[in-house]
Amino acid sequence: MTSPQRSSFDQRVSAVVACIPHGRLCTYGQVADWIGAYGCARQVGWALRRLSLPSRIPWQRVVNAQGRISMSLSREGSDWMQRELLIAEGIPVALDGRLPLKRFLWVPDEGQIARMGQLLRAL
DNA sequence: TAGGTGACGGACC
DNA sequence: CGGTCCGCCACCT
Repeated sequence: MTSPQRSSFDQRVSAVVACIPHGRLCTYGQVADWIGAYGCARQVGWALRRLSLPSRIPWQRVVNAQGRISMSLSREGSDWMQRELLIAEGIPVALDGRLPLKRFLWVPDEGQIARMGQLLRAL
């Protein structure tokens, strides 16, 4: 069953991920920080895993801090789907999932951080 | 209940 | 670079 706690966490993740600009990337760790869950990058991955695809949430813009799409058989193809979506946004992704994270990493300025804060408080 | 597994990340070698 | 270890914590046997 879905606990209210998990549901809230998922909503927070979706709210901030929705703020990532087209053609930009961020990491699971960044998302965790933004929702006030420092160190909980792993749970962010679980939250995105729960999204029903296709989704209006730009989940494909979240990659790991090593600069690669997390490839895993358990994702049943969503990893390859992520690769296609990112390529469609102009981000080159190698077959093994490697991508130029440095060049496309989104580092929100204070205004954008504040904006995300507002969205979170509105939940 | 206990133990194994991950869409993680950082430290180390 | 790559590989290993460990802390983390929700999930799933």
